[in-house]
Parts: sequence; structure tokens; C-alpha cells
Amino acid sequence: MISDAEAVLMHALWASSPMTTEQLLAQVGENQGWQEGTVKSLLNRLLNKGAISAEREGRRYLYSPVLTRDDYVTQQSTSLLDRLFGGRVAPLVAHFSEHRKLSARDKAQLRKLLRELGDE
Amino acid sequence: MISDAEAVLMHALWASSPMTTEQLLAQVGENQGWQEGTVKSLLNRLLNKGAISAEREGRRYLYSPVLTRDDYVTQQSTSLLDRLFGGRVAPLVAHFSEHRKLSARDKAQLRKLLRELGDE
DNA sequence: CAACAACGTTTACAAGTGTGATCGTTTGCC
DNA sequence: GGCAAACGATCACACTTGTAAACGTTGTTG
Repeated sequence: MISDAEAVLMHALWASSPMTTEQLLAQVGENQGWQEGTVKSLLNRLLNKGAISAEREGRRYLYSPVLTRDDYVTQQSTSLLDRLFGGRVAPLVAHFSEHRKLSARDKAQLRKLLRELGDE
Repeated sequence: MISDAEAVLMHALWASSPMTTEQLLAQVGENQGWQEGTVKSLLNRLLNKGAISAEREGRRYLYSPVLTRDDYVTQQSTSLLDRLFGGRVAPLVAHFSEHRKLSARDKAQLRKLLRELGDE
């Protein structure tokens, strides 16, 4: 539903909101190499999609996320899992494991997580 | 690089190749609700992108994957992990765990996987 | 009050996508 | 040998996306 470029703005808003266009431009546009017009367009598309809301403050708007980061992450992850791993998590982990992309830290965290789940 | 609709054809070819347009149409187009023209267009785009190859057989072509499923899966998964989970696997698993999307089967498989990795 | 600056809103435009129809050519059948 | 069917190759067209400029309005300041 929301595009990659739009998601970059969402991430900024999830990290801190509300924000003005100016703040978003400074914080995101800067390192993204985006011009002002680009940020404005993206904000408008997000508004039309209902992913953010805008509250007037003087002559400008304060933007806040409506779509939560958690919902977005769930939607993206579920879509990937469904398309490529039969909707299940273990095969994805196995895939990364086979490609040696599973760091020691990952393994430790997974072990801990599973121990905790085991206690239920 | 390759789009969602194109990936549907790739999946069919990964499952069994080579295949003719006719076979792909019967197998994929059918349950996807695609017309013949749609399948032909997608095959041409995949050819132009170098994701599949075509070998002439009489008046028709036999299509085979060039891009491997494993490479595609890695590329898609890595992209998601990088964008949403800092490039690491454990946070993704934790996310699913929090949303109770971790089935008993997943947990069992993860435990087994970690045990095997531990033996290295 | 007039000119300007700051904002949001509209418009632009090329590339990619989903979805298909049309065109041209080869080939098998009457 | 001509006509229809089967194929691949091209063209079509609306919609989304990335990226931005132009426009219109309103508040500010000399």
C-alpha cells in the first residue's frame, strides 16, 4: 500500500512525531538527497492514503503517523513470509542459516527467545 | 528487479522447467485469472531482464529460469530484513512471536535448527 | 499597502507494472 | 497452394512511483 520512498518518511515520523515539513526535510530529505518538493509530494500521498494525519498549527501542519509501525512491519513481513516461505517463520531462519547470515548475536537472541517461550 | 506478477511465473518455472507458454498458461494463468496475452508479456519482460532463458523447440520456446529461486529469496528477504529489522533475523522472529504468529511447529523447528548449529 | 517569503496544493513527467489486444510470420491442413 | 491456426513480438493504456517544479494563498515587513 505505501511505497518505499513513503516508508522512509514514515520511519522518521515513527521515531518522532509530530513533525513539520521543514523538520522532515532537514532530517530525512537531507541524507536522502531529496528536494523540498519531493518531501511535500510524498507527504501529500501519505495523507491521501490515510497513513498520516495533519494538524494545523498556524500556517503549517504537524504530521503524525496513523498507520503504526507495528502494523506496517507485520504487513510487510507477513507478505514476504506468505509469498516465499509458506507463511512460516522457521523456513526463513533456516534460509539465512544456510547462507551463513545468522550472526552469533542472532543465535543467542533466538535461543533466549525460545527459552522464554518454553516457559509459558 | 523482478515484479510480483513476474515472480508468480518464476515460481512455476522453479517448480518445473522448462515449460512452454501453453503449459505456463494452463498452470499459472488459470488460477491467476490471466489471459494469454498477459502471460506472454510477462515472459517477454522476464527474458529482457535476463531472469529466464528460452530455447527454441520447433515453432515455440521452452522457458527455463536463469535467476535461481535461492538468489531471489535471498534478495527479497535481505531487503526486508535490512529495511525493517536492522539486517538481523532475531528481531523478525521476535516480532512474529509477539504477534502470536509463531506456531508450535515453527518453535520446534527453530529449536532443532539451533541445536544443530550449536554442535558445529 | 505593497512586495516578499513561507506553506500547502496541483501539475509534470519518465519509468515500471498489471493486464491485455493486435500484428506478423510460420506451418499444418483441405 | 491458399487459408486458418498457433506462436512470439509489439503496441496499448491506465495506474503507481520517484522526483520535482509551478501555482496560489496567506502572513509578514518595510
